[in-house]
Amino acid sequence: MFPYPSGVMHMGHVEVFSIHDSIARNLRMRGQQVLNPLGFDAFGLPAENAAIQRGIHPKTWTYSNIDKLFGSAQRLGCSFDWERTIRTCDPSYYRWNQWFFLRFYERGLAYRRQAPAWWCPNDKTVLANEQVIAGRCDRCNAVVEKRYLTQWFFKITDYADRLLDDMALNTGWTERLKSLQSNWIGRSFGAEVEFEIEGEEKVAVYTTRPDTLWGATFFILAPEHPLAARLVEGTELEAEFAKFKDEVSRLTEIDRTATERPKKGMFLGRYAVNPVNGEKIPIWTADYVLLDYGTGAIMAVPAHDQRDFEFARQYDIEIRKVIEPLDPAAASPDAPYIGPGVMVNSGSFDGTPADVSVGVVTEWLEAQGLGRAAKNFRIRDWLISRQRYWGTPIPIIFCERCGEVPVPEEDLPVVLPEDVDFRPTGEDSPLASATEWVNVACPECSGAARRETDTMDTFVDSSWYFNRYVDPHNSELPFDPEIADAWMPADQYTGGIEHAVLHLIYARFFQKVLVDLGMASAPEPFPNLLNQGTITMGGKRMSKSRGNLVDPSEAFERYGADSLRLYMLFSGPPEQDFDWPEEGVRSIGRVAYPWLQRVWRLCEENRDVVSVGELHESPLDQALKRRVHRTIRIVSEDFERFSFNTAIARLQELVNHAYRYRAAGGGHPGVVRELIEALLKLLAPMAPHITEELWHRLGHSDSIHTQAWPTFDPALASLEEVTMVVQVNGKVRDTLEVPAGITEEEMKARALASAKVGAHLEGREPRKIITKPPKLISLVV
RNA sequence: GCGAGAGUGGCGGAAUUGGCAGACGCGCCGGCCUUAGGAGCCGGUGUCCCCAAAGGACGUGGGGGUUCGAGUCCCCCCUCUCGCACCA
Repeated sequence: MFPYPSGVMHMGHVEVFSIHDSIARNLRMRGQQVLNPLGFDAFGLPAENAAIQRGIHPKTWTYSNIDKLFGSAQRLGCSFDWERTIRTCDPSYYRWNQWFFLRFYERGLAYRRQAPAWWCPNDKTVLANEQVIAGRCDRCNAVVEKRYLTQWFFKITDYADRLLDDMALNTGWTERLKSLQSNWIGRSFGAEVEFEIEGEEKVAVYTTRPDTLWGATFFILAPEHPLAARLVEGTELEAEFAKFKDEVSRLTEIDRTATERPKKGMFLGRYAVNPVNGEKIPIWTADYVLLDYGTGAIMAVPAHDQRDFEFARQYDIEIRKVIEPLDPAAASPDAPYIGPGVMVNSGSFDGTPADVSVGVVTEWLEAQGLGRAAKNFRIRDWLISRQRYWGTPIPIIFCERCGEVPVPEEDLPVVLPEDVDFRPTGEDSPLASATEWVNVACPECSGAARRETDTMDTFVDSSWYFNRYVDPHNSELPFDPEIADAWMPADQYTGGIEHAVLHLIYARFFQKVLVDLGMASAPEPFPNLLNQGTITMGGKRMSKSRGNLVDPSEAFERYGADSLRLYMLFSGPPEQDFDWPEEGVRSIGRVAYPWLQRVWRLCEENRDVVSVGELHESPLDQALKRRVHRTIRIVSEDFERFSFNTAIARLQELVNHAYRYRAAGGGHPGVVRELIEALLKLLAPMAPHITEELWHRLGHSDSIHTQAWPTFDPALASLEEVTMVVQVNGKVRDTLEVPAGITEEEMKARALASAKVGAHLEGREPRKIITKPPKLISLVV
């Protein structure tokens, strides 16, 4: 587990820790070696914001929160490997972020360039694409702005294919999660086609529909495309274009991507040549063409593209049909035809059928030297620069003579200076004000130089921490690859769906780079991932900003950690959201706490029952014994699929039966003892404290948590008698208790002997009899 | 528009392969115990027909289908949640 230390523990932590700890404890009892540490994702913005509000240093705030969270985790009874704890804000950890940065830099995977970037005016820093949701800051919800800045990027796009294709290795991922990542990576296949522009270099366009090339009636450049400005330079259109470009740049992301907004554009006064037919087509610019997708230029085929169609209608540009729909009814004068079809009006390609047209045209383009097969991705390189203080310094030095110089490895870590005015300015990074720290000698020429003052996105910290867990105190390397190979990939990972296109995509990317660096062999870090649900309140996410975080302290005080854990686990499947009830903590006192008391009484009232040799087991005793074995079997299966709510239900049933057994006069010492010990062991992973206490009260001196998981006798775990259902024409007409080993003949005989069945047969002979021994027989008349 | 997930009693949820729908729990009803009960123990509790019982009919968002048998498989539709979305 790797929480952000935001303060005291809240219910979200309680849920995920309870799930995770129950899994870990169960696996240990099953004899597995379990590596299950707790570390802290300790860099990040909230520390600065809180520190600004309270006038204390982010470091003080962070370490104090880590202490609190550590304490709560212990109070909850989590069995973490406490000595493997890591904190990303420790120089001993973040030096390896810097070390990785240098490795990335050497391979061209870390680079600096000027590019439009999302700027959050509230947090006063740039953000990666993944951290902008529908035009708003993922963290604070402020509307983001676009700024042209020189920033550091990690080249995640180089890994886009592998990120997509290797998803097949993640067999323990939900469809939902895989779909989120696939959408985000957004691979499409098509072709790049070169268009000649008079007096200029050729410009390539990207299209997924090369079969519609003959229908291209105009050409569009993104307003920000450098060529667009050059084409109108010195013409009467120059002023109009400047105004248009300015208007487009003022649009927020939310406005620009609003599909219902009418498209705007203008003719740039020049022409391009369609390479497939030599036709001169006008060059336009339009706000719906984006600079950073494809080549920033498109061929517009209004007859077969929704956006081009709308634009052509608006500006009265020719719409030429080149695809004949397979279904004539699909053609409409008021809409473009987007689907596949037979090529028409396309010269010698006329008649090319839909299923091969794209391939045929692409091959022809390549043969003619006009274009080539191409693919495109939606995902962009990961912008990792942040203009904030509380993060890992980027290990780069700028020298007037040598330019951009990486900090030599032996000078790592570049320690974050503490005596800095860390308030964000909205201009330079706070670190720029740390004059002594900033001004350094160039590692190459020893001349005057300045350090990079931006810090790294904290998602860098969390992209490889699980590898550090295997070797947390290594001072030579981030981790020993051999040790990592012994443990990785993680057998079981737990995390929320909100990380689908954040942490989970960055960490996968990092892992693949580690493979390429020869430091890891597992291409995927967490092939099995449990997406635990969100704790909501009135259907709304719990969050600090909403002020609806529930502090578990009251639950600890009133009902204890075990009640709280059990309550969470019993509320439903782990992957499902859980709405915290209005009555709050009180419901723990109705659901979980009384049942634990019932367990306590059952154990205590039977504590002195000691087996005194072989006593005769009555049918009553045997029935209970069989139930114990069956419960062990089912609860074990429930644990394997993390179905804690049903595991608890089965234990509740067992306890109910034990009470009934006592009420019916049962009290066989051996049977009772077996029942209680099995019950405690099965419950131990979920309720570690009470089971330990009761275990000791039974007279054991060792810990219940070091006991082997109980095993069952298959013969005892199976039922002796089962309920046989008799159906007539598919409806249940009678149920009979029969021996589990009943033969089909016997089933038929018993079914036909039933008076109830006889009444429904009304004297008719069954036409057909289906038997599914021993549970079901179906008579058809 | 594209993609994914979901829809079961008053509530949380169960039903692993097509085989008694509603396990377990909450709530509610009744009983026992108690000076008392926001404690504990025992029992009942899908809806409807029926005085009741026996019995029966209906019932997993809606409509069709396959099957002896469908919450589960197939087709169509509705609703909700999430993601992507002028991505060429």
